[in-house]
Amino acid sequence: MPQSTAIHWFRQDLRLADNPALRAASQRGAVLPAYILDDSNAGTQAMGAASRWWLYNSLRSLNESLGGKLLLYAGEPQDILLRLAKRHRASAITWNRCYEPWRTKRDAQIKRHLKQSGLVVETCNGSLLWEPWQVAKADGTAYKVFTPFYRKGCLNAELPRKPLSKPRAPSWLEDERAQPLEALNLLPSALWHESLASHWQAGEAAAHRRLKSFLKTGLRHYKGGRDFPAKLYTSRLSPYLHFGELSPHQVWHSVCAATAATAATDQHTDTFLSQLGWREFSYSLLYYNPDLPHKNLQEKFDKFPWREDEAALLAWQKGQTGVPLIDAGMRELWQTGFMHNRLRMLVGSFLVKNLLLDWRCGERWFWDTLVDADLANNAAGWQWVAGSGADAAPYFRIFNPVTQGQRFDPQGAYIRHYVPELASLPLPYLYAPWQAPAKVLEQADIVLGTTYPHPITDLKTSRQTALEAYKSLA
DNA sequence: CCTGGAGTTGTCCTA
DNA sequence: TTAGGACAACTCCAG
Repeated sequence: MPQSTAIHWFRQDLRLADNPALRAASQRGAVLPAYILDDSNAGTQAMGAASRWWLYNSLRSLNESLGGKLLLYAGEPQDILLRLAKRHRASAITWNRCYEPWRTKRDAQIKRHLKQSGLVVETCNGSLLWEPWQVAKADGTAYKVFTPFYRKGCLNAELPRKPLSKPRAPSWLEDERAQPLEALNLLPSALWHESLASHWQAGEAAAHRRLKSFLKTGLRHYKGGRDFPAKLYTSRLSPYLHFGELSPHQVWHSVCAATAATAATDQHTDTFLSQLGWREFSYSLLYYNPDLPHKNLQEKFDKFPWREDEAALLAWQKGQTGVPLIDAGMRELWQTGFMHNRLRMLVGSFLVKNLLLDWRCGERWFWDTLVDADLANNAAGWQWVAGSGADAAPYFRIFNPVTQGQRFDPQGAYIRHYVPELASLPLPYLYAPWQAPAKVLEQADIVLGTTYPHPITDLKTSRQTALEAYKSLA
């Protein structure tokens, strides 16, 4: 049988195992494995700096597992794919679907165009457990509340497919027009990416190591332990899921398998799987509300009296608000490209409710600095925090970073780690140094306003102001 | 169409 | 010290 040639277009599926579109390509014959950096179609939603750092390393890793045969390009995918197909007489192109509105629009057009040129186009589901259009209420409309979405819509639907194995010994073809990785210009400033590199390893192999480690040490503490930022009980799989170095199917089934070996039903497992459900929910929200990243889901929020305050925003970004737990979270983000989930809620609540800054300011900063920056999750998360989402936090739920510190960082280990200038401040004051007696500050070598900032807002009065602002919307 | 129960993650005040 | 209620009302969802 004559072998034909297919292009597999890698996008958010930077893995070989459990990759339905890659398998489809390899079943047709020889494969041209291509990645295309497309900044122009992304517009304002082009990848942030931390994402680009991750992508650089992930592509390098993928290239290694392809024996150096990954084909890299930058530019307009439609032109690049068409020319590539012509040069190599490829008969088919495969890819796994993406769900960002700019990508679905672009991909639909590319698909039409390639088909008109006589190519077979095969698209697959490589990154969601359930397609957004398959999870709907009985009347066909989309869910707007998480719990019924997950319990009825997802758990009652077909079980996620079992992961596929790697394609067996495919032959990867080369292309003389492909560019070296360095030409994609992905790396941010050296100083910053060295800091990220000391915390993360990108790539498929590293993703599986992380998953294994979570199954071994995190999962059995997950339900309660995930709330304590000083503990390592969260999965930290989000960047791998975002870039598709790991599929949610692989995570889902390995978590279920690990649980089946120990107990029939397990609260830790259920809680963790529901977090995968939140990822699905965010994608559903984005799919049915393409404006989610920039438009309030609840229209009444369009007249919310957000403040403009560059200085406050800068202090928040740099972890210099004078509120230790908030600063710890923001510095974790800056140093590691990641932030513990509870801290994301807390710094979000602080930005939006205590500082009264527009949630989109926070969204933009997260977009640029998180290695797991994901359009759907980021937008849905910020709208949830701001209260402007469909299924959002009630407006009167305003986190108190002092109370939250006492509850979830009871030893102060997380704060001491990321705010070392407060490390010798004894416990009750560590959460609120402005309340410490002069003598205590002196003994800890702290001069407020010099070695550590005064708080940029009064928690109590700013809370009152926020309550009034939110009430004014009703 | 009507109805009732429910909705990820809190905080503060009062008795 | 601690437990319970207020904080609002609205929309979603399923029977």
